[in-house]
Amino acid sequence: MDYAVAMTDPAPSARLEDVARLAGVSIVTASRALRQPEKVAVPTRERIAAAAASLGYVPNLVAGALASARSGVIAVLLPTITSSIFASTIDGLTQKLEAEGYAILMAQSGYDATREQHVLTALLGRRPEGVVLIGSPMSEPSRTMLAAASRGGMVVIETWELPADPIDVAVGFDNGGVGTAAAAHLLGQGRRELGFLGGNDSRARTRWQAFRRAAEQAGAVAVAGEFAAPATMDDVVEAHRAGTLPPGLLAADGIFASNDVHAVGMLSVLRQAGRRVPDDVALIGLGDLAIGRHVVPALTTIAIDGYEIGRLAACAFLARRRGEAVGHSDVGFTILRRESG
Amino acid sequence: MDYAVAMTDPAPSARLEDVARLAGVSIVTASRALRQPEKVAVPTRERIAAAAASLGYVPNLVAGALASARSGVIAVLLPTITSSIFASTIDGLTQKLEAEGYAILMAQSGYDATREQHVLTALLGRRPEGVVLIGSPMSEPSRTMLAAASRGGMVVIETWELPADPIDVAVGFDNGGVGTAAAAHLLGQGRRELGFLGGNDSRARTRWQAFRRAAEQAGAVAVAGEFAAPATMDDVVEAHRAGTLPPGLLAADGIFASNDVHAVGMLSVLRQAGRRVPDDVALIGLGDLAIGRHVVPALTTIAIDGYEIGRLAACAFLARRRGEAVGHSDVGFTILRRESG
DNA sequence: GCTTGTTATGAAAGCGCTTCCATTTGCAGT
DNA sequence: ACTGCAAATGGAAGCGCTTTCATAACAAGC
Repeated sequence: MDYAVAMTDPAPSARLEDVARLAGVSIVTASRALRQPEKVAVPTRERIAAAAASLGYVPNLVAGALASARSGVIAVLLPTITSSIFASTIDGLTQKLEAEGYAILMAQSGYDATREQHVLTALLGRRPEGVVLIGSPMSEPSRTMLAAASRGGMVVIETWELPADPIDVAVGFDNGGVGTAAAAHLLGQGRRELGFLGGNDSRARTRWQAFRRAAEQAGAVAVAGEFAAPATMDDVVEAHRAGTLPPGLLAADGIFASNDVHAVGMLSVLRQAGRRVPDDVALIGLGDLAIGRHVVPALTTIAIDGYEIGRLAACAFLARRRGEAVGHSDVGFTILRRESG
Repeated sequence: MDYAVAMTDPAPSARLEDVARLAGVSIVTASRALRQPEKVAVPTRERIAAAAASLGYVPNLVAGALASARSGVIAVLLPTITSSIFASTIDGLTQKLEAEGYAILMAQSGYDATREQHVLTALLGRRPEGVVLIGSPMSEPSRTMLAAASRGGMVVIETWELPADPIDVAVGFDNGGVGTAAAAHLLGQGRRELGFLGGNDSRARTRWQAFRRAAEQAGAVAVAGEFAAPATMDDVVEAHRAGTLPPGLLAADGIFASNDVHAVGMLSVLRQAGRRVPDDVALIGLGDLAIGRHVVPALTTIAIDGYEIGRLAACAFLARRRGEAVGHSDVGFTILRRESG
């Protein structure tokens, strides 16, 4: 009977009050001993520590967050977790913030504006101290919510992009510059029929526009193959099989895939189509993913330091918390010439 | 002056009380209107909705969590986010749980037992309703904490593994079976000198032991190349360059890399070493990552449905919440024979 | 010896919600 | 007309902490 009760009715975990009682002190003192030990006399402190340990006390951070109005949480909103291109950014972010005692709340928008809005509401309800976005909000309502939250003291960080009118702080690079550089690289090899392959998110669009402009100014042709993001390697192959890739793309002699994942998929397509890389067509990717170094031919790519973006975002957040003013950071990019073009 | 104050002193966001006052109802009614609208008269409900909208009210879920003792949070503890092999599991988990209003708290252990413990304490302090682990806890203290939390009503889910003594529920597959199957596959092709490449986590060790046993029973030789996890594609190449790969591995005629990422790295190494795949040596990976389909030769692999693991974990969690008993789930595995062996 | 300061501790008041238990109202049933 | 019951609403308590302010004890300074 008692046993059955124990199974159904979970034992409540120890509270600060239990620790305090066991140590023979008040709740406040127990709280202090755990958060600012230097303010508590050594013997008292040790008694409290012993009591906490013996009870297996785990502080209820939810209650703490409510009382102190500091949640200790950072929200990360990313298009999709499956796209490994953002993983290093999250990694850079966590390394720094975890050490400071922050927890990461993660959500995916799935490149969908409506879903982004839902997910964002859920995140903001948790009262994070900061929100890190990959890119900018996709819809006006989202932007409005974020702006309001920012006014309310939350730190809003847009990454992988340097918007003309950022909500708060931004850490990224010049996506237009990337498009121009890719075109210049290809044109510099004498390629004249340029193709572009990318998602339909705003960053990819910015790259495409700059890419096309650069091509046209040089009197070269430029065609775009756009995807409903997220597009995997297989999606590119699938699109080819289904005949939905723009024909100009397969005829191009220079292709910029604005994500290494797309580039590797395109490599497979070109191989199937019997086009030699880089002899018949040059291929350049974006992101410098590990995979690009292991395919044959090794992928020329525009390297973006995703880890650094995350690290800088964390620094910016921390600086803001300390009340410092924070501007934008541009992590830049580098063309890594390898075998594919 | 006022301006300066406005900049420093953030405007507090609207509370339920503000909404209630504006709508001319009590706090309780406002709360109900938002959470169980059917219990509130239509006109009242609409007035409250209008008030909430006009104030840009975002419910404080932290306060809600404290009051209701339901945090609406699921914690995910994974070795590293950079290893894309787990991304699909998180994806499967989120798709289901996000729809139910749960948020995902994410943390990395970095394959380090001490760090795991720290991170776990931070997670449990947030009083998640469930914890999803990739694998099992790495240390006894971690296991103890989880067991206590489980007794306290939290749902603990171990994944990618089917431990003999699970803490609570487990969703995974038979890692030993995978090792045996890989060996059988290689032996079936007449390969006699088998090599194994994997991390030093418990799952990889289980695979290695079964792999070796199967090899030895068939009278074949088996050597292991172990890595301090996490190992990237580049780490494998680097190990080769540094000469720290066991020599037997390069001489093997059949290699099982217990992660596609390692397998692709090994493919590069074998290419550099002038060994032809699959003629001189067969190579088989694990995980069926997209990349395996795009390298040349295409990678034979043991496919694990990571997404399904995540989905089943979410289902198990939900079932537990409803008070149902939940056993273990085995998602199994399939050998996908492609070109590499 | 009295103020002044410093150190160590505690009491009380919330944080913004939800839960539990009234209370009020309207209307069917007899 | 009176009870009984459901539907709609509100009052009060409290979730487990932190914060602010008060108190106690004791050393130092004139």
